Amino acid sequence: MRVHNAEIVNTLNRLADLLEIDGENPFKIRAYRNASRVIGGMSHEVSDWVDEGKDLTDIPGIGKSIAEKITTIVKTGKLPYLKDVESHTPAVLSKLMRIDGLGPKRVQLLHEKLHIRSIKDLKQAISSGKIYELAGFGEKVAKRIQEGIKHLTEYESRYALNEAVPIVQTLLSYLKQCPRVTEVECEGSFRRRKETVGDLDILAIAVDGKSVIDYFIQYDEIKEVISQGKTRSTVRLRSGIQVDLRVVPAQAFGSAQLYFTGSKAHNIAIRKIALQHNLKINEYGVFDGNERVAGRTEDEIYRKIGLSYIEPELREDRGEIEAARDNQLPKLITLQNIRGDLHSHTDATDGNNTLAEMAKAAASKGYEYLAITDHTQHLTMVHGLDKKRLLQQIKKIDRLNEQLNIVILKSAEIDILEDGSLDLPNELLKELDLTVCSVHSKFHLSQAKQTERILRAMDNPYFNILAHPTGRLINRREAYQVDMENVMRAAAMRGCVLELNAQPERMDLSDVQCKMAKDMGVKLVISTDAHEVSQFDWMQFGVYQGRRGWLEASDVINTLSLSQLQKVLKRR
DNA sequence: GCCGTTTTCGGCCCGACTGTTTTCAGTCG
Repeated sequence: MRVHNAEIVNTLNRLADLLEIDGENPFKIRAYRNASRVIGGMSHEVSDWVDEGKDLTDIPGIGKSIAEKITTIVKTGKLPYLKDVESHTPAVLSKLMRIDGLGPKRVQLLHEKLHIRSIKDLKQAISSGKIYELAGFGEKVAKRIQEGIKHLTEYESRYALNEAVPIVQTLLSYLKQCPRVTEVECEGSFRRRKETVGDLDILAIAVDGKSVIDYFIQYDEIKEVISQGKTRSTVRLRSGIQVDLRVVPAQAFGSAQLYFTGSKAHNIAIRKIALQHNLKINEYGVFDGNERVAGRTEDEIYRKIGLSYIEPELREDRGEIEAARDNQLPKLITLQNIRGDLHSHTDATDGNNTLAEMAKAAASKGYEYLAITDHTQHLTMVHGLDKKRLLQQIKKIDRLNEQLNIVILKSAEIDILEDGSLDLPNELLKELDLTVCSVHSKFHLSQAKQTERILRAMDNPYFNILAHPTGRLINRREAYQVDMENVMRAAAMRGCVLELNAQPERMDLSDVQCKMAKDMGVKLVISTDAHEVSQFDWMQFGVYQGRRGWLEASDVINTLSLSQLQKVLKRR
């Protein structure tokens, strides 16, 4: 039984929760959480490293003790130390920690004094009034816990980035109307362009914080005000999303941006570096003793501590700080670098617009080329193209190409069948400018079989692009089991390209996998998989994800001119 | 528990808001 990184991440996090409830040394707890985060951000399976006998303490944040525990987890699937902790602090208590308003201390008290071990117990303790017997538990706290329990089930999932965009836009335009606000921005994971955002962190510049907060809480989309002070406030919108507003003066804008953008791990890391320079960073600036020495811009702050400017998308403490120190940061890809889209559908299968409409829409974006990639026959439920219909489409494209100022590339999204063969014969594939190949069936094959299936498909000399390589749907479907490292190695050797699918619910590959591909020398393509003209706009989300994966224009083939692109697509 | 351009020991990011307190602990970001 192979132990995946996700399981190690979970185990270490649970352990940290329970130790925190136990009142253990906070720095020890941080060490576990930090190790968990580092492993979560790794592209390689730690279990492979253990099998290969590599030294896990080479991983930053992992020392002798945690390395031993991970090795135990990988080799036995269990961790006796965790069992040990659970014998006096039940595992379910870590669930209670997820309730808003409940931290380690209160959970500990609830468990010790009232023997509460579940949400049900907790509800009972509140309704019976027993909870008020505990020190520090008044009516407000009890109410907050009740609300917290409700929210736990109501708003569990995070929002896809594209869903957050209109919510942010409406809120920002409201805040901009506040006469005292001179600048307002959304920071946090939204600014880091994570594929999903949990809450919104809004930063406003104003001299008088209180008046801005007073204005903010009048916003008519607010469902409840959770907290409200002189410089910050937290509310929940009717949509369920939580919003934190922070107001700072203009001279602190950069430091507040930095602080509010995060990530938390990135902030901790740069504050540590500041300490090495005998400086202190907080949200109000960089301080040498009591003197503020920087703070107006982020750039100024990074330079003060010997780093070059780090783009928000990179701020995850996954090597960007070391790269900034060594002047080795990537020059990240931008939307302007994109010259075409290589994955789109028409009404010939499951798209909503005609071939001509799609082509014109792509041309109006300034693209040089667009690949039409309708589904193939195996996908019967969308009326996939057979040989005859594909040939008809090819002729149609020839005619259209004479009329339009964009080159339509002949292609198809070809099903990879269970045995690794492609859903159309090679004599037809050779008529195409490129192929986009994907797995649409048999998601539950074993990892070995799924990997073998894809490798076999790549053996076909007409195979160009592996579309949505893991098949995951955010919040809805797990990725199928596939050895991505193996797939990438094969792609690099064969000159195959991996897609970063920009559909907001796919975002497939992940940021970490993009970086892994780049590091392994695999070329990527960022494609929208548009099923109607408006979906070409999803390109921006793909670019964001690529930036989070450290991609530069040179890593992505649809930044190439048409003639350069055609060279890359010729595998033989 | 981790880590080292002061260090293998003694540090470990920093501040706002709330509630239940009589000066601060707990939680959150």
